[in-house]
Amino acid sequence: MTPAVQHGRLAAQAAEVLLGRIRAGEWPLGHKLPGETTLALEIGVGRSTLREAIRELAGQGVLESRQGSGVFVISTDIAEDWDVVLRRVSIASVIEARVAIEAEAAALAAHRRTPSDLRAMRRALARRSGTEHPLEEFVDVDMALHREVVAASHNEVLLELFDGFVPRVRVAMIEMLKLRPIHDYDADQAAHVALVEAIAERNPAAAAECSRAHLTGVHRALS
Amino acid sequence: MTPAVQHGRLAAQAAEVLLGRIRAGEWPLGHKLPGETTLALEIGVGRSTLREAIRELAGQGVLESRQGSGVFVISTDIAEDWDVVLRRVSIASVIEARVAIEAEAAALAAHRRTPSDLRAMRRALARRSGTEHPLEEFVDVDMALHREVVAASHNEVLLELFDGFVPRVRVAMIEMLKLRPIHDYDADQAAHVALVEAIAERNPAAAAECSRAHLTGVHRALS
DNA sequence: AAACTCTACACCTCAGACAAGTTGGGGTTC
DNA sequence: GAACCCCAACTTGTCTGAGGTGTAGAGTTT
Repeated sequence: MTPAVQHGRLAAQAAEVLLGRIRAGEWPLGHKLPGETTLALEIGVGRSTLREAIRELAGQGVLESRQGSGVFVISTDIAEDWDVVLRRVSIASVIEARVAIEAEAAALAAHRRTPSDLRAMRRALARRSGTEHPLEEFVDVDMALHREVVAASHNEVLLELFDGFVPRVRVAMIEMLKLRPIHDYDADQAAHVALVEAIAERNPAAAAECSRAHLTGVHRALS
Repeated sequence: MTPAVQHGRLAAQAAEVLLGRIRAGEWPLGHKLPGETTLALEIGVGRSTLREAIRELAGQGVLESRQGSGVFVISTDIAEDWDVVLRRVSIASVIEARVAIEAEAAALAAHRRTPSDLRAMRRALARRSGTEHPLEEFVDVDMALHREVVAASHNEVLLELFDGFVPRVRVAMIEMLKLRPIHDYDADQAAHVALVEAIAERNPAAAAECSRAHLTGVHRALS
């Protein structure tokens, strides 16, 4: 266990070893770690290096060191980062969550969109219609349009969730389009126009349906 | 500015100074900091101390050091925690996001629920029907039932999102029920039974509608 | 102009020394 | 015997100097 494969900084490796042993329950919440000199000898690094590892975990909120007293465990695990969660799960799960967020956001946007929101969405739509985009840029302008829709819902939580999904979805979309380019570009663009129009006409049901239909297609393509 | 009041560890002070100067825009996103020796001399601490300060900020995701190249700014500010975001926004936004998540999860659950999922949901339903619960406990068993529904969707992202909402929603629900207790308890329980039954009968549309209707009621009560 | 080599400089690690703070035991006093 | 004080041992905090390792750009060659 902990094969100690040497990749990269020693201090980072030491931090990983420590975190592993903490997670394994060797030092429970609130308990004190052995002294720096002891631990350094045990792990096989210099004291300064071990101290840097401790500082790194302190920065992550796992450890706290008190001068003269010791180093203590103040949190058993790192608040798992969204990026980490999203990298771990399947892209299908992410798209399903996206459907949930965006369909609801589209419906809310149909209620709440301001003229300014509408202008922003139509601007993004126009940028998306340009056919000369290289692949990555196309994905970016597409995501930008979807973001404008969520922003028009005027719900900060939904927007925050959407932004959390963007990096993962972006990579997956680019991969997918490399293998299988959009065969009917006009229909794809028309679906987006329909979505924006439904929001413009203040038709929540239609907006949600447009969003759901489009993303279900993406879901199928990615699975 | 930055009066350098000496309270506590020097490394922590150095980290604060660095973060302050990063936030002030002295070194923009992606830029390189001056060398360790230069910075240590400038701030007035030893090299090891400065290195520990850098490690601390690296643990917080602000800096990244690359051997042979330098130390770089990779994030202007500390990743804002979900708890912080949710505390800041209105409860209405959170409930709207909850509608999005739970309605979709209910529909997926109607497709994917296993017999074991169903047993768990019915167990939670039975616990919820007990009328002798004190207020906080009632909210907890209610949330537990809702969680079982989301879990039955077998979508890790949706479940993770739901769990993120729980603390904020729990507090708000308790506050709300203190002021305005449920006047028709039987109807409330019946709505939950209907939701579980729709999932049991593999009826996605009905399940989503039950969930949406119930949560919209909560939304109204809380706003 | 492109490819290669090499050097200066960056961060990385270690060891040792001393400073500053905490803890607990032993002695003293009441 | 109980409360108090003092100090010694141990902890983390800081600094310095020495080498190691990796990167990037200048200079050279082709």
